[in-house]
Amino acid sequence: MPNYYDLSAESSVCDSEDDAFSNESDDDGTASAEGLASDHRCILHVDVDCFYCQCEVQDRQIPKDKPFAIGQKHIIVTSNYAARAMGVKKLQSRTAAYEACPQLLIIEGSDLERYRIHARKIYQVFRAACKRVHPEIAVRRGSMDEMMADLSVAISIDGDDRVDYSNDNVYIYGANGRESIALTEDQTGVCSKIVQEFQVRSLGPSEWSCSERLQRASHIALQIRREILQSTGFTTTMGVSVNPLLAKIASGLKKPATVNVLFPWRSQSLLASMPLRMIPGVGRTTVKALQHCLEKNAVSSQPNFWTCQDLLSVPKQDIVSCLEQVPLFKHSCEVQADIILQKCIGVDHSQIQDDEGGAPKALSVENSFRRGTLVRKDVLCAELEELYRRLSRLLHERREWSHSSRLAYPTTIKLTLRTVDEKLASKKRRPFVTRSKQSSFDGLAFMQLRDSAQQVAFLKRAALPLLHAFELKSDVIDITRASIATTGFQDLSARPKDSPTYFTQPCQSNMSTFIEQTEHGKSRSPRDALNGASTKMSIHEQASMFHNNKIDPSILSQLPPDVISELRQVKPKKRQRIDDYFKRL
DNA sequence: CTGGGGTCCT
DNA sequence: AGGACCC
Repeated sequence: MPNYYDLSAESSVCDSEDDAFSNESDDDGTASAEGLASDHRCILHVDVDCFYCQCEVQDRQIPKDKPFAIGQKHIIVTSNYAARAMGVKKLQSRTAAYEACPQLLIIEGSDLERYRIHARKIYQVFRAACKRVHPEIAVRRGSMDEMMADLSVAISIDGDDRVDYSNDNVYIYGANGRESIALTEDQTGVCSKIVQEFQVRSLGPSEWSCSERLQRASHIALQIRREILQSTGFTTTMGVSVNPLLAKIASGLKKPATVNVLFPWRSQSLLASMPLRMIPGVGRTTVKALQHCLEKNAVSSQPNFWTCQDLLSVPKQDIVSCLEQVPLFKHSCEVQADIILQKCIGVDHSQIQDDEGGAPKALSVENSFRRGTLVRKDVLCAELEELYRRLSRLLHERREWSHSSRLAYPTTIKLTLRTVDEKLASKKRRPFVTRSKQSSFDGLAFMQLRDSAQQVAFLKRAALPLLHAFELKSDVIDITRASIATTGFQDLSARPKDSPTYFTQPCQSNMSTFIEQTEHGKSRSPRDALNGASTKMSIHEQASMFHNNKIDPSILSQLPPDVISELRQVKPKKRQRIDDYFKRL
């Protein structure tokens, strides 16, 4: 008998579904419970538990229960749970960490190469597992330790409902009935724990079907979690809900090695007390900008601690005018205000776009220096040598991502330097200025070099002109960070499938202006404009496409593979000519 | 306000 | 080329 949470109590609830939920009100920005259940999706969010630490456990012999941390420069970036229990924090200075935990073992983790290899394996296992459940599940890599999938297409299919939860920790938030059962496993064996979840109201019909779908999704999540563990040895935490925002919040509810199912109607109270800053997409700058209208309207519990509820009590027009101060939101502050407010009530319409395998769009290596330590150009050049070596290895490792490894080469290289700005040093909190120079890069030639010394020399020949372009005054330069990035990978420039981001790059910029025009003309959201454009291309747009010598995607996708490859090979040459054109100006 | 990355949007 | 965001 399946042993998740007690559904028997809900049979009585179903009787009353005709009028039990009639208290819907959309008046003052509060979403109705039925409204929250109206997103018919099932989104899965995956977090690898303290990822760097699990990597180190696999790569070296570390005693069980030994508190350890990963160090970069003079800080530690993460630590295992034994160390956290002793009070070791993320992004803490090494000294502070030792104070909290004198026996702490710190492992140097500045070179991320091994972590990236583990991350790739995990993602590829995750992706394959999802596609095996249903080939049309959209899967996307977030970062090295985060992944998402849209399980919606797989929900209606029959699955084994008799899932054995006994080896997994499953937490269900907002279940109907007054309680849900959480099964946990510790050294003494399997035990079950009752998690109190108050559900005053009974469920309406769409809530009911929502809970059925999320349940099914949680079964799939469990399967996938086990597969990741079996194939890679990594434990993960999963969040299951109706949209990416809530799925991500869900995965953070109970950490490590769990599946967290968050029903949308439970999210309201959760979000209300949540710091605004914790909403994905709301960063430091945004909170700063909103601070004015928050102070004016909200009853602040603590200074500089704002919750989603606080923002919801602010008139929308105030929010809009605050967001005008953020340069990035300047021309879209109404839309942005809506997006943030919607997030505060748990609504998020963003889609998960399949990433076609997840090959990185950019590869970069960087090194940082303490203020005042890197003041000479020749020292900088010496430091760059190390970056060439690391970038070279990364570029070759990336081929393991690529579906067509012959095209797994970049076409652009960029050098970025962060310097201390003396003028800003006194007043601003971030006295740094970041500048970059880029140029085209013959990645194909680079990838064909066999000898690693030649590879380094090749990168150097590409990077030094960029360094020269900075025209650094030789005496007083104070570099605090240097990075080299490569982008424009050819295996990413054409998509095999139909999607809104299907167009090749020059065409994409056409899309941008198209979106802007529709936005100014009408109050359509960018997403609407994008969808409208992708479903049917106007005659005008098709003509423009032909004129610019681009290939209609729907035609391209029907060509034989070898022809497609040839067509793709042609592109770099065209780009090269464009580059030359701009160089002459 | 730290580190070594990444994404997307002007 | 640069900024804001994410981990």
